[in-house]
This record gives sequence, structure tokens and C-alpha cells, in this order.
Amino acid sequence: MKRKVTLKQIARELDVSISTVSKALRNSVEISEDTKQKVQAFAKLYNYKPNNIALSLKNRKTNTIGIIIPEIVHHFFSKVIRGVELVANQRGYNVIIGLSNESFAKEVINMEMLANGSIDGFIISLSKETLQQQDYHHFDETINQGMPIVMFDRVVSEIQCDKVIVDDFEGAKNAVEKLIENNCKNIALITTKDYVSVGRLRTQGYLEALKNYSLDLKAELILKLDDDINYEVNLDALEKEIEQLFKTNKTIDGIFAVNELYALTAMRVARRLGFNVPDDIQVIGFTDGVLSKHSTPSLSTVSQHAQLMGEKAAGLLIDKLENDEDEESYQTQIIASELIERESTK
Amino acid sequence: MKRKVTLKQIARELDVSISTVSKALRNSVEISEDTKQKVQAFAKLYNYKPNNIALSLKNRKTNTIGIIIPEIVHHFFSKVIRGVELVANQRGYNVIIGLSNESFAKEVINMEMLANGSIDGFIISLSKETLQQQDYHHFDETINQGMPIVMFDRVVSEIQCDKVIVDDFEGAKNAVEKLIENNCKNIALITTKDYVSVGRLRTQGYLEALKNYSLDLKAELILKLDDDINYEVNLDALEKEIEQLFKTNKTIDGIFAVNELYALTAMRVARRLGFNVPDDIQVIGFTDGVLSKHSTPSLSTVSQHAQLMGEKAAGLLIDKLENDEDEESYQTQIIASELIERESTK
DNA sequence: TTTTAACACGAAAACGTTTTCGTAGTGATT
DNA sequence: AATCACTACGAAAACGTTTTCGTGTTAAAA
Repeated sequence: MKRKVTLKQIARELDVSISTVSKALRNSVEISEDTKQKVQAFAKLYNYKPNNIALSLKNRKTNTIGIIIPEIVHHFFSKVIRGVELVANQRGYNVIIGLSNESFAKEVINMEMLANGSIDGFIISLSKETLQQQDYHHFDETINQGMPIVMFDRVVSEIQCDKVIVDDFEGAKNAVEKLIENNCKNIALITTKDYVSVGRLRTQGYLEALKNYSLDLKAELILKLDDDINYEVNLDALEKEIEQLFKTNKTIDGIFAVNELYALTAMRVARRLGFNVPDDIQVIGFTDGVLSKHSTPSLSTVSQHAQLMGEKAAGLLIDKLENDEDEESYQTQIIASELIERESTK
Repeated sequence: MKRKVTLKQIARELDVSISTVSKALRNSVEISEDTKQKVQAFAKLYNYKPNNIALSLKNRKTNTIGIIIPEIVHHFFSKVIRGVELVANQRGYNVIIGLSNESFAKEVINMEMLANGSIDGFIISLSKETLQQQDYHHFDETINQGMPIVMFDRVVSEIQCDKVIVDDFEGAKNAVEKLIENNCKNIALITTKDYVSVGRLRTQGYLEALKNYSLDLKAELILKLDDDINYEVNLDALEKEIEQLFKTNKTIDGIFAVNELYALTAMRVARRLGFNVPDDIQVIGFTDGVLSKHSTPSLSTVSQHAQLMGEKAAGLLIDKLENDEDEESYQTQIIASELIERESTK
């Protein structure tokens, strides 16, 4: 087991100085052809590769970006990572991941772990707990230390940085308008409590669509679920909530849900209660998930183009990293959502 | 925007030496209480945190592990990552990801990018292309340079390193035996070409189960699909293949598929052809995916405990990293699979 | 008063690079 | 013979740490 070879070892072996070796390997004109060839041949033989850490220290640049997300076992987030990794790799960067697990504390810890020189910049989607507590000091500190941040999806106006979001409002509005045009008269909304910004925006889109078509807003058709409960594990609880919704509102003929799980569960409950989807009830979800495509009937959804979000976020971050002049201007890129019609709508 | 504060700056500011600052912050007995307090107070005020890169260079240890996987938008792999991240974080390590995208070249590039000092060790699942080409030189080189590797799931006996795998053979055998005990007489197998090791092992498990119950092996019941084709995109092609299987074998009453997509698609095709699942045909898949749980009917599967695999892999790697005596002994941990019975079996 | 020991701190090396600057040696020009 | 300009290389600093070792000061012991 031979350790990695360093400049110093090559220098000693060939009886020249470290500087000479370094210059020879970078083909400097200062070095004679003879010496260059000797050094390069030796380096190739021993498979010399410059030590990244040393380079990072010298250049004060790691060529690594950190991505912090609430959860990785989740199609949306893993697709975002794929996008980030794609662009990062193309542009010579590595990607290091941190999972906040929806916890404020873990988000802070993770950021502190990485902010101490390990990375050049952050790509982040806020944890639910952070959104709830509205404590953003760790972001301010990071930005103040000159480390750029790009936020995506779950963003917050209090933090000044580049952002990439999906047009939640428009996407929801279009989806609900589609239901209305498909002749739904009583469209239920299954959403989250308002502190999750995306939930709030999608709710607003729902309201806007109703308004545009002069439909009455019926408060009893809106089911706001507590997103603290992990319904993925606690599926029964979710089904009960939705079943209650159907039972107290017999006339529901359309459902818009702000995520995949809600939409899918609604569809399943509806069918169990004897409704036909889409003949009796039409359903649209908001997601980039994989369940929608494979469910029976397959679920119409508003696609968020997660991978594209990742690509844009990485692009924004790297642009900022490589533009030495640190102009203090921040942009928010909005990714157009797309309504994908499948079998759950007519 | 103030840059991160360094030992040198603190030293200059307080008019002491760098050594004194360093020692004071680490509470060395060499330093007087007075000085310690002064330094520590100053450091706290300016939020001093040691630079990780400098530490890594000094200690020749990055406390970062690299994980290289073929694909991230995939429940199995993202669950593995979650497990890796969990253990890594607990033990003070960061995780850096590389995606091979099932490509040999990208796998090599990614490894080279990370092997140059950026990380202390690798966790890897081989890309399909690597399995097919059987070119493992990049692993040998890495291991030779003293960087430990832990492989998981898609492993290969040619490489000497720690491994974490699921008992594909046993899992498949148990699943098929379950079908037999549930009175299936003609069990079809939907699998991949043999170069994917897990596919081969699961196929062997299927054969073993038949043998144990003295059932005849009928070659026409085995459908070997070309895993090069991305059936996730090309769903129609997959459905056609499976439909063909059903049409040429009218007596099929059980299906064992080596992954989620195959199993799910088989179930859908069967129902479209008028079969009832599980009454006419029972289906079991092999996966940790999310589709199985939410499909209708929900799909019985052999669970691989992906997260546990990740945890074990990370544990093995860090153990090796922290045991200075590099004993050249490698172990292979086998994770027991678990048959999860849902609605697609009786 | 001299020696000793404890105390409190600083200098310097090391990790592996890159880069600036200085300088021997050589051959050509005055 | 003295100056000059190259050529080809080496020394050293810098990035930010930690740690070993050396040393000046003071107080206690002889």
C-alpha cells in the first residue's frame, strides 16, 4: 500500500526543488524541456494528482457546494439534487449533502459544519421547523461571512439571496381552473397549515381560480392538515381526515391537493366510498412524484420540474461564486409549472 | 461583509502569538487563566471557528466520506444515502455524493475527483456499465493508495473490500416459496439479464424454491429483460413484453419480479387482461420502493432495508478509518430481507 | 546569593500546493 | 575585461491549523 505521491517526494527523488516540479508539471516556460520531460514522466508513472485539500487551502476555494434539504427519500428533493449535481459536475464542482430532517437544530448544525471552509456556497430548502420558528439567524450569519446562498422551493422573503421557486400560485390556479372548466362545481382543497409557504401560495391559487370563475368559496371544502404529522407513516389518520371531508360534503366533485400523498389518498378514499374517478370526482395533485404516474387511475398533477430547479440553483450559485465582483443584487428565478393531465381528470 | 476570523487575526489583535491563541482556545494548561479568558471571549465575540480545510490538511484526514451511486432519483438509493448520512453525522463525518448515472466513465471520473484528498473513504454501488464491462481497475488503484472502500448491493467478488448486501438469494427463495405455499402452480419470473449480480442471485433463489417444492422449471415462464432499456420512460415496451408473457402462458397464477417496476407493471397488465389480483394471480416484487405500498392492490414485496444497508456501510467504513492498524481483513455483512405481505398475495 | 523548578508564552515545523522573487551560470555585447 | 541579458532553477512565503520544543521570568529551595 503506497501512499499518494506528493511534489516533495518527486522533488527528492529527482533531486530538484519542489518549485521546479510544480512548474514542470504545469508546463512553465521557466523549466527546460529536459527537466519537464523527466518530471512529467515520473509523475505519470507514479500517478501523481495534486492534493485537493492543499489546493483548497491555498486558493481559499474548495470547488464544492453544499446542499441542505429537509429529506432525501423524496422524489422532489432527490430530483433537485440530481439537477444540482449535473450542473455542478459540468462546471467542476463537487456536491456535499446535509439533511435537516425537517429539524431547525439539524439545519443549523449542518450549516455550521459546512460553513467552516468546507464549501464555497449553499443551496438550501428550509426545514418545516425553521419555517415555523421563523428564526433565520444562521442564514444571515453565513451570508455575512461572504458565503453565498441560493434557496429553492421553500424560501422566505426575510432572507436576501438568490432564489429558485416554482410558480405555486399560478400552478394551483391553473389546476383548479382546469377542474372548473371540466365542470366541477364543488372543488375541495386539501392543503397544509399556512406556515409552509408553498402550501399558502397554492391555497391562494385555489382561491383565485374560484374568484375568476365567480364560484362561491365554501370554507367547509377546505381541509387544512397539520403538516407536523408524518402522514406517510400515519396513513390511517390521513384517510380518516379525508373521509370526514367527503362525508360532511356529499357534493364534492373535484379535489385539488397540494401534494402527492394527499391527492393519492383522497383518490383512494373517494373510490372506497363508491365514487368513480374521474366520472364522479376529478383529482389533481401538486408534485413531481412517482406515485401519480403509476397509480390507478393515474393522477393528474402540477409538475414542478424539480431537476430544472436544481440545475438553475446550481447555475445561480456558481455564477455568483465565479463573478469576483460581488454585486449585491439578488434574483428570484421562477420555474413555470406544468399541468400534466392523466386519468384522474376528464 | 467580514471574512471569517483566523487565529492569526486574533493573535494580532490581542498581541499574543498564534500558538498562544490556539492553545488558549483548546484550554491548554500551558496558558494562564487570564489569557485564556481574554482569548476565548474574543473568539466567541467574533464567532471564531477553526477552518476545516486547514485542519484536514494538517491532520491528513477530511472527516468526509464519498458515496457513489448509479442514480439518486430512486427510493432504494436515496434510502441508503439517508442511512449513510445518519451514521456519518453521528460520528462527525460529512457526506459527499457522486452520481455515476449507470455510466462507467462517470464512475471513474467521480472517483478520481474525490480520491485526491477530498475524502477519507468510499461507499459505492457499481454502475450497470461497470458490471457489464467488468473493468475494476479504478477500485484497485483507490484501495492501493490506502483509501478504504465499502461496496453495497451491487458488489462483485473480484474486488477485495468490505461489503454490505441483502440476501438476494434467500429473499427471492422465500418469496417464491410463499407463492408456492399459497397454491401457485405456475410461477413466472420477471428478471434482468444476468450481469446484474442481484438479478442473477434472485433468479437463483427462484430456481431453488421450485426445486425445494419439486416443481418443474418451465423456461417459458422466465422473462429476462434487457436492463439497458430505461423502462421507467419506456413503459409501453415493458408492458408489451409482459403482455406477451401472459398471452403465451395462460396458466400463470403467480409472479415474482426482481424489482418494483416489473412487479407493478405485471400487476397492471394482469388486471387489464381480466385477471384478479390476488385471486387469479398473486404477485411479489423485490424492492424498498414507495409504489408498492400505495398501489391498488398494494404489492407484497421483499424489503431490502435500504436505510439499514446505508447505516451498516457507513459504520464499516468509519470503523476501518478509525482503526489505525490496517488489518487486511474484509467482511461482508448480509442484511436479512423481509417479506412484506400486502394485498397482492393471499 | 545561587540553583532549581514551575509557569507562561513564542518560534518553528509540518500538512501540500502555487507563485513571486532572487540568483547562479552562461554566452554575447561593449 | 567588464557589462549585459538570458536561461534554469531554488528559496521562501502564503493558505490556517496544531504541536513540539525552547526560553525568559519569577518564586521557592539550598
